[in-house]
Amino acid sequence: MPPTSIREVARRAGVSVGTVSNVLNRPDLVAEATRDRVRAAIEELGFVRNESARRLRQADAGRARAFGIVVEDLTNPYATDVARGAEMALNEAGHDALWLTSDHSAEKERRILELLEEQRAAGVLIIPVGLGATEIDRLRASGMTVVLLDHSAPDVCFAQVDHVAGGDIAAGHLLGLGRERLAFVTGLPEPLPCVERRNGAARTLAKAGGGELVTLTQNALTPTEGRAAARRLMELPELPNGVFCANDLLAIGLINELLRLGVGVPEDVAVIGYDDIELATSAAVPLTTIRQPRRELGHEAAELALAEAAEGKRHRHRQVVLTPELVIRESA
Amino acid sequence: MPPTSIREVARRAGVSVGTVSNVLNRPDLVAEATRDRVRAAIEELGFVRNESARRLRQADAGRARAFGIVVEDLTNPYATDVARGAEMALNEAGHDALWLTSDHSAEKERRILELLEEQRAAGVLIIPVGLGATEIDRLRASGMTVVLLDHSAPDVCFAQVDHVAGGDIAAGHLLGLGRERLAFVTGLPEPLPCVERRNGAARTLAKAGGGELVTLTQNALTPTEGRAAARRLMELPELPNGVFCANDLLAIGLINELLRLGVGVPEDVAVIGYDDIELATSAAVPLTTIRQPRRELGHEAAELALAEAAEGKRHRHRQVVLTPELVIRESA
DNA sequence: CGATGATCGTGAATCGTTTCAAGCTACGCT
DNA sequence: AGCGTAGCTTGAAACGATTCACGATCATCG
Repeated sequence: MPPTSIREVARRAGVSVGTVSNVLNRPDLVAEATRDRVRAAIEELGFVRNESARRLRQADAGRARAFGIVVEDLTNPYATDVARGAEMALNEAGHDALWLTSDHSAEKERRILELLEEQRAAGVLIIPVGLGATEIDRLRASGMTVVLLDHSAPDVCFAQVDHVAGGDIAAGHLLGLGRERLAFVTGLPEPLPCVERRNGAARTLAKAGGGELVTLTQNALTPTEGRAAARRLMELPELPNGVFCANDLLAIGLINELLRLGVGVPEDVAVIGYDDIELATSAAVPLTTIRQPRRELGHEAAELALAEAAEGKRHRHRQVVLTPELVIRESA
Repeated sequence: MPPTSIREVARRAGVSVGTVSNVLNRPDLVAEATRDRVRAAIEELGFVRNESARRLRQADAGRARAFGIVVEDLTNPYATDVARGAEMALNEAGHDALWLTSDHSAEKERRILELLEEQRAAGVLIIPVGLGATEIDRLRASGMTVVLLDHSAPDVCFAQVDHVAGGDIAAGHLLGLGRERLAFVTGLPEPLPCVERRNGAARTLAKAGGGELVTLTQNALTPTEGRAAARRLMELPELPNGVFCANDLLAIGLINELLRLGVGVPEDVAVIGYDDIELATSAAVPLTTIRQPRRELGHEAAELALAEAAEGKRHRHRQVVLTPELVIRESA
């Protein structure tokens, strides 16, 4: 049994299809009695408007109201917080949000964007994996709004946090604590922002006349890998007295393992994380970290997208760069 | 500039629209030279097939290949893991997954389902908030597959974990450790599964002739609220010696705060969580917990959905109930 | 009484794609 | 030459909703 069409509703209610459509879209144009009759028919038949047909007809105004939010990994609290912020802003403006995972795969990213494109979504907020200028142009050509999260590029709107500054602040704080043998812990696949954090930290360390920034690269940015990093740390010829982790999850795992191994945090090793996820407060040693304004980031990105969608071709691309902030707790 | 249509491609390539369509859908029917010419035209014009029109034409076969995954809160690692499992299974079968948040709101849930319905999605896997039999019927009537996650209902496919058994196991383990003054910590809005866990635990405690199961209800199921629960615990007339938390996040916060307050875990208070999230291993005191087969749950649900979608009206609803498992670490 | 407007409804055209019966070529066979 | 066939291509119908110019009806007013 195929879904009911507007025609059957019209027949049932004894009116024309145009009238049914009016009841659906401009009820004030229809006399009350007719309206009720049509509504009753809709109810009885369980009619649901076929969005495909609707959108087909109105090529431009009919653009879907949903935006896609594409992130690499929906299992990562940082990503979900950003997405959440974006979704809230979109909802407020009466739009819906679809979340999609690119899974760190350029191939899957391509496929997902194609899906959004085919569905004629209003736009996409994306933490890009393989997305280049060509693809962005193609998306635009088909009328979609594109906003980059956490990455920059020419001729696009984007919202990002200044990660170099973040790395800078983190290293500066450790140095201020008198820690000079610093290590940086990161994980693969290493997102660009993590590289930038490292660069910021390395720069600051060099400027202060410090030694080399030892880098430990783990297999992922997870607590389990943080523990592994702690063990690798112990095997170093000389134990660093300050560690900067590319994210909080790594830091939490690292701290817990250090404590198990009898190393004092922050006495022996000061540890600073990045992100300020909710868990940071509730860690064994409350985590000193660099707060990323995640929700705001998502929020700003959504505003950019809405503006771009509304302004049409008059639009001029804008960029928002938010500054991270040091949150001092106990681990450093 | 409106997106290019198949007609313009046809004109550019000097063929008929039917041929372009054939290149798109049954390339083997088209002579190689023509095919190349059409493909070149597609490339040059940046043509993207209008999915709305495509689906409009083929009312049944044209059902979208995407499934919706609707959860209450995408910020919760349990939910994202389940969704992840489902997505992987769907992807393997060549389908896409859209994640959507109902935000614990029946109203938003309704809206989201409407969106999926209008887009003629293939189906939906959902942790229901306000979804009742009526709505399920309506979704079905419009051809969608519905599978419930973590909830049961008559006449629907669902996949769930036996939470009563989980509560049972948790309480049994604590009792076996000689702990008899038990507390249960949960949070609002309290999902049904948490209620079931509590019931299982209460039943087991009663059966063992134990006292009352003290229940602390916090404002959320988060680590921060876990810490608050720890403080409330200390104010009780008599400190429980065994605590069962409705999820791991609560347990992690609770343990960290207890340690800060000088209470030994597990010596003074044994703590058991629920979920076995990744962080459980890396907690300050590695967490004893009830493992939920989250990925499997999602996976099974996806299989059910795919089966239902494939079998059509011959389909008979099936249920999958997975059993949780005790994971003993150090906190209890 | 006829003209004027206001209020409601109608029905055909339209959107972009797929499908399919029918047409066209070129080729091989008798 | 005449015919059949295989291989390609065509063009129009169809999907379901929206839109808009046009009719129909009826009350009001000079």
